[in-house]
Amino acid sequence: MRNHAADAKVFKAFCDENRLQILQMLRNGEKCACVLLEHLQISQSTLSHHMKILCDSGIVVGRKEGKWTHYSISASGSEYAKHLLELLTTQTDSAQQTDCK
Amino acid sequence: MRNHAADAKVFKAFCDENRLQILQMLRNGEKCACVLLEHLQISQSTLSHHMKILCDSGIVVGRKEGKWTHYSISASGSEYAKHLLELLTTQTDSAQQTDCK
DNA sequence: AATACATATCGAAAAAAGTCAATGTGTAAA
DNA sequence: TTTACACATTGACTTTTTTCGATATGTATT
Repeated sequence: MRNHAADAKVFKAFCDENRLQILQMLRNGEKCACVLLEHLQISQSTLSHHMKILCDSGIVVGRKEGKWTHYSISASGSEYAKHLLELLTTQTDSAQQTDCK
Repeated sequence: MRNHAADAKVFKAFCDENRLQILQMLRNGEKCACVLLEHLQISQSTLSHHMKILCDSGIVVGRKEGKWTHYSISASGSEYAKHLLELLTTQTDSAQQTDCK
């Protein structure tokens, strides 16, 4: 039996336009928050909020280095999301139509 | 250049616990709304709202038959979501670290 | 030790999403 | 042509999410 709340959390990473824009940027390689911020029309605290959601979902990982935090797409997190998507949308072996009551 | 709003819409299907529970049920085969409703702790109007979001995302399709609407997971919609997920999480060929400002 | 910088956290406001009861619409049976 | 049923839509309310400015925290430089 799946934990729907935990599963939903993974996909929340992809449910916001700003987060998709962030992911788009990270596809080109690791970026620190200050660089991401330069390309977005949001405040620093809002960016920090989105990065937290992205990291909590497992799709992004942060690497602290001195004053900076470098973010990148997590290969394992992405694979897990794909696995989950497969799981959620694939018919079961015994799939059949259910009669109305 | 991707349409982030449209992409986000696809993944919203997977961002709510009730919708994940609905998908879980549909994995076992096509179900009409009344059957889904029997297994959920939500009102009929709320279910209708969720089915609209699921259908709008392309993950679910509805088939009207007399008084009933039979819902099922769309194979093509699911494939599209997988394709999108791949697109959003895969590094580009030229991926590289970007220096801080 | 003082300052500057990068990022996180807090608290409040605004926007979006989820929820329900009531009502509307379309279909079939009586 | 009533009546009953299945589902959609509306409007109001609640909850969650997004957003920002202000402030805190940690790190490096002067």
